[in-house]
Amino acid sequence: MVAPVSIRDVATRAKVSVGTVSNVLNRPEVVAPATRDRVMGAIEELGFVRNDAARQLRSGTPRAIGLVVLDVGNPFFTDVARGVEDTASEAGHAVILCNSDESSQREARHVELLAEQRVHGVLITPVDTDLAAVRRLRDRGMSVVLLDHPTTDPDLCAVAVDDRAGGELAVTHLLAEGYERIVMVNGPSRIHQARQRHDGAVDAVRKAGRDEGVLEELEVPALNVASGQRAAEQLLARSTRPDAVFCANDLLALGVLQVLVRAGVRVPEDIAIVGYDDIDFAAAAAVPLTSVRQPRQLIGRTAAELVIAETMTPAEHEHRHVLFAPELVVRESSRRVQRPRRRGRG
Amino acid sequence: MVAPVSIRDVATRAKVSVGTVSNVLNRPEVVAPATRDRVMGAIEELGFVRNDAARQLRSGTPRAIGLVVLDVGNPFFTDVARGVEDTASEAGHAVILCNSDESSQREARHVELLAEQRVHGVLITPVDTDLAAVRRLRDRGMSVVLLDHPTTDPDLCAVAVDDRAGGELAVTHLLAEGYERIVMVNGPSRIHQARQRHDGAVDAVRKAGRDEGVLEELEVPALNVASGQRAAEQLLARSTRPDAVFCANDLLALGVLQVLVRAGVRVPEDIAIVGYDDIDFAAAAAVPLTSVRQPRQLIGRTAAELVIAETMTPAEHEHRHVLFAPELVVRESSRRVQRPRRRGRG
DNA sequence: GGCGCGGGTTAAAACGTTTCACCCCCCCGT
DNA sequence: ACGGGGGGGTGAAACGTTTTAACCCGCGCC
Repeated sequence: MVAPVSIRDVATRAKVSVGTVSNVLNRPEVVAPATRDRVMGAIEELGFVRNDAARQLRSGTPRAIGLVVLDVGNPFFTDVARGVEDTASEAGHAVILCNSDESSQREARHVELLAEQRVHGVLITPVDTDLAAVRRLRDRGMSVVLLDHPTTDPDLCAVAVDDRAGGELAVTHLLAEGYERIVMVNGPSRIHQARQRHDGAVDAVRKAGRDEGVLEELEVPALNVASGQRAAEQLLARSTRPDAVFCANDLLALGVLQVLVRAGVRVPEDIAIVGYDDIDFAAAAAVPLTSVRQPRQLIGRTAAELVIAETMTPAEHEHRHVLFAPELVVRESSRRVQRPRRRGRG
Repeated sequence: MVAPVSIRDVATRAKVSVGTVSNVLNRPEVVAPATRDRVMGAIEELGFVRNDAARQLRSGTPRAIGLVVLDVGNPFFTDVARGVEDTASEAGHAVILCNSDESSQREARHVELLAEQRVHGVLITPVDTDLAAVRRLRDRGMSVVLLDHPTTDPDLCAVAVDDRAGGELAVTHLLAEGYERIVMVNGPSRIHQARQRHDGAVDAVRKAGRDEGVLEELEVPALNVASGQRAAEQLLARSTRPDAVFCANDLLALGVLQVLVRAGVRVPEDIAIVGYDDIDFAAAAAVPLTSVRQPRQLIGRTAAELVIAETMTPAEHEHRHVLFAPELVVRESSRRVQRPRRRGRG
C-alpha cells in the first residue's frame, strides 16, 4: 500500500547520514539532542519501522526464540508458554510457537524452520527420548533448553519437574488415606514423563512396605480427556473395581471423573482420583481434583531466562539443570471420608 | 560452537558459484543433475542452513505470520491457534504467537514487534473496538485478518462467527425448553463478543414474544472460571433463583456449574446451564454442558489461508468477511426433564 | 562456415541495517 | 598562533542471500 520506508529515507528527510539515524535508534545518548529530535520527528512523520531482518543479518543477534511443545491444546503447555512469552517479551524477544503434536516429523519440520530463522534459542519438549534433533540444533550453534525433559547431558540446559517424586507423592498420599487397590492410568511408555511418574508410584508402594499388587498400571494411547473416558469405562466393566485411580495427567483424570460421576460412582467414597499438573480446570471440576502441581509458568519463565542468559554471555555460561519439586494439592477427590466399605480388606 | 556456514562456503566446496547454489535451493530444475548432486552433497557435509534473514532481506518475502490472541489460556484460542499453525506450517510459514492478555499496551508492543519482523501478515483479535492499532499495521502495508471480530471495513479481511445468532440460538433453546427466569452471565461490555451475544439473547426473547423480564444480564469482570464461580455464588444467595443460566463462554459456565453442583443444586432440574464455545472440557464436565459451538480450528485455518492468499496475490485479492454460523450442541445441562416445578409459573 | 539459439553457469548488484574508521570543527592549554 | 582533544557526525564496508544480465559453448541450420 505504502512504499516501504527505510533508514535511508529517514536520513535524507532529517538531513543527516544513515549512520546517525542508526545511532539514534541504538545509542541515543551519543547524538546531540537537537539532531536526535529531528531524526525522531522524521521517523514519526514517515512511519518508519526498523527492518529486523536487515538488523539481524548485520548484527547477528536475532530477536526471537523458538518454543516447541507437544500439544498446544493442553493447558499445561499453554501455561508454560505464557511464562515463556512473558519473560521473552520483557526482553524484547518474539516467541515462535510450534506444536509438534507428538509427531517427530512435525517436530523436525519445525526445528528446521527455527534453524533457518536463526532464532536466539530453542525451548523444546522433545517427542523422542533420543535427542537427535536437539543435538543437531546445538551443533548448529543455537542454545537449547530442554523443557520438562530431564537429561544428564552436561552440554544442555534443562528445566523440569521431578516427575518421579510427583508420582511418589500422589501414591503415598493415596496409601496414607487407606486406598489399597490403585490403578495408575498412564500414558504410552515412550513418553518420558509417563515412565517417571509410574516409577515414582512404584517407589511409593515399596517405601510404604506394601505388596506391589496394590498398584496396577493401565496404559492408554494418549494423554487426553477422551483416553481418560475410555479408561474409566474399562474400569467400570471390571468385576472388582479399584478404590483409587491415579492419572498421569489432569486431562485423563477429568475424563475418568466424568465417566465415573455419570455412572453414579461416588468420588471419592467409591473411587478416589488423583490427577497430575493441577491445571485450572482441576480445581473447578465437578469434584475438585487432587492433583500434583507443577510450577507451570515458572518453568516457562526459567527456561526463557536460561536461554536468553546463555545467548547474552555464551562464554561464561554454565549449563544448568533446574529441577523443580512438585507439590501435592489435596482436594476433595481423594479425601478419605467415613463410609461403609463395601468390601472390608484393610 | 561451529563456525556459521554460508552459501559461499557451500559454493567453494562444490566448486560452483554462489548463484548456482542459490539456484539449487530455489529452482532445482534449472541446474544440471550432476552439479545439483554435487551441491547437495556439499550442503549435507557442511550442515548448511539457509539464513532466512538474508533471504527475506533480499527477496522481500517473509516466512512468518503473526497471531495475536486475547488469552492463550483459553482453549478457544488455542484451538484457533492450532488451525492457524496447521495451515501456516503446510505453507512453510512459522507462526509467531502473541498473547495480548486483553491489554492494549501489550497488544501494541506485540504489534510493533511483528511489524519489525516484517511478517507476512497478522491475524489478530483486537482488544479494543477502535481498530487504531490494526489500521496502523495496514498502513504499513501488512495484510491483516481480524479474528473473531466482525467489521464493516471493506479494506480488511475478517473471520468471525455470528455471535448474535449464537446468543439467539442459546436463549431460544432455553425458552423452548420452558425456562423462564434466565440470567445471562456476561463478560464486560467493552468486549465485542459479549455485547453481541447479549443482543442475540434479547432477540430471542423478543422473537418468542416474551416479556423482556425473563432475561436478566449479570456482568462479570472477566471471561474465566473464577468469575463464573463468583457469579454462581451471587445467584445462590438470591431469594429467587433463576431457573437457567446462559454464560458468555464455557469457562464461565464451568465455574458456574461447579459451584452449583457443589451446593447441591441439580443441573438441569433446578437450574439449567448453557455455555458458549463448546470447548473440549464442556462435553467432559460433571454434567455435560450444552454449548454454542464455534468451528474453532476452521476459524484459524480460514484466517491463515486468507492472509497467505492475500500476500501471494496482493493485486487481485478481494478482502473477504467470512462469517461462520454457530451451532447449538444440546447436552444434558439444559435438557428439560420431568420434575416437580417448585413454583409453577408457566 | 558463420549465426542464432539455448542450456548451464557466473559475476555482480541489491536488499536495509550496523559498525568502524575517519573527518571536521571548535575549544582549550601553552 | 598552534597543536591536541573530543564531541558530533559521516561514509563505506559488511552481513548472506536472491536475482538479473551477461557469458560460454556446443549444436543445428541456412
